[in-house]
Amino acid sequence: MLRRDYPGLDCSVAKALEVIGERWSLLIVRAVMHGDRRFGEMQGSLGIARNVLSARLERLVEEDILERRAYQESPPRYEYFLTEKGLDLWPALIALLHWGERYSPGPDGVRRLIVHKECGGEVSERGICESCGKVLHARDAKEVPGPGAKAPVGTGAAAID
Amino acid sequence: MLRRDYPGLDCSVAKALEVIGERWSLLIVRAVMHGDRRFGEMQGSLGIARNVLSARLERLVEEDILERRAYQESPPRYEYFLTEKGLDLWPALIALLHWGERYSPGPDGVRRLIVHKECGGEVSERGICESCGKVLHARDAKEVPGPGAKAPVGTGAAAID
DNA sequence: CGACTAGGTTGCTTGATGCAACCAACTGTG
DNA sequence: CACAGTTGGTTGCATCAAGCAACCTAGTCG
Repeated sequence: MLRRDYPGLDCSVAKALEVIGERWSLLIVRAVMHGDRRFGEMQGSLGIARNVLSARLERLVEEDILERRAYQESPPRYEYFLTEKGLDLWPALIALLHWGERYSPGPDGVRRLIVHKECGGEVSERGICESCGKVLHARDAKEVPGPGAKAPVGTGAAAID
Repeated sequence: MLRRDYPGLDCSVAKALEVIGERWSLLIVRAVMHGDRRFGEMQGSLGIARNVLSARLERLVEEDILERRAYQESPPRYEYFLTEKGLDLWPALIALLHWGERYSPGPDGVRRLIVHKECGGEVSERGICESCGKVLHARDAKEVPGPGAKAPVGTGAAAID
């Protein structure tokens, strides 16, 4: 995006997009939810340019969507974790994921399945467990490979805390 | 965005963003849901550059998210309506709207309220009526001004059919 | 010592965006 | 009838962001 803001728009969707609407931003959030924590992991799994990844991570940390924690000093090395604000993007990501799955399906079916950790039920477009009916949040769900998966699904443990 | 696609990413969120992730795209969809149907209306309410709006509308029609219908001939004049595919973006928009409202609130509170047409109940982040508990879709809801609204809320009648 | 790893930064090229001007075909006004 | 206004664009140009490759730093491994 050229300018990332939408000046003059009195609209909450626009406000949200000013923060996570730039190219790659939402995919980075998704990658961290998916279990990627480190610069190199994200760069590899997304295929994003390194300078752009660097800029996006910096901004996402600034916006309090990600938190950067050192896991060693000298040389300083960092991992990125989702904050509550970042985790709250989960319903939007779930909705987009279902929309993408419905209208741009993989050739062999569902790429990834989001399931309720507790009961194993599938998570609906609305982030609700289709098995037990509970309204779920990011921490209640995990990712498992679907029939159309091409790449390994990673740790499945979201980088939450 | 530079290139609008995310080559090599086997991810439904990425597939969705290839279609509606470009700057302005989602805001155009939102404007049409909000009641804007014509080029000039959207240009005015969004403040988008005309050439960019032209390009986005063309692409959204191509992607079967909007439908262009002539409302007069000579000179040809068109209105844009949401298809089912476009209406299915409603849950994602609702989730983003709530996230934006929560983390970038207007100074005077909620800008717009989404309510269930049938019973007047507020619509939750998950697109569920908080009054009657029904799982709603785009056609079931309408927009009303909230306490923090600055601009008039338009017709409230979404450009659906 | 040299290679390798992790996490970047820097420079350059390319492409998308914002802006203003222009155009075409009517419509309304004096 | 002339002329301004409306609608829905298109075109050209300047600017800013994305993609790519090369480089850097500080440590570890063999």
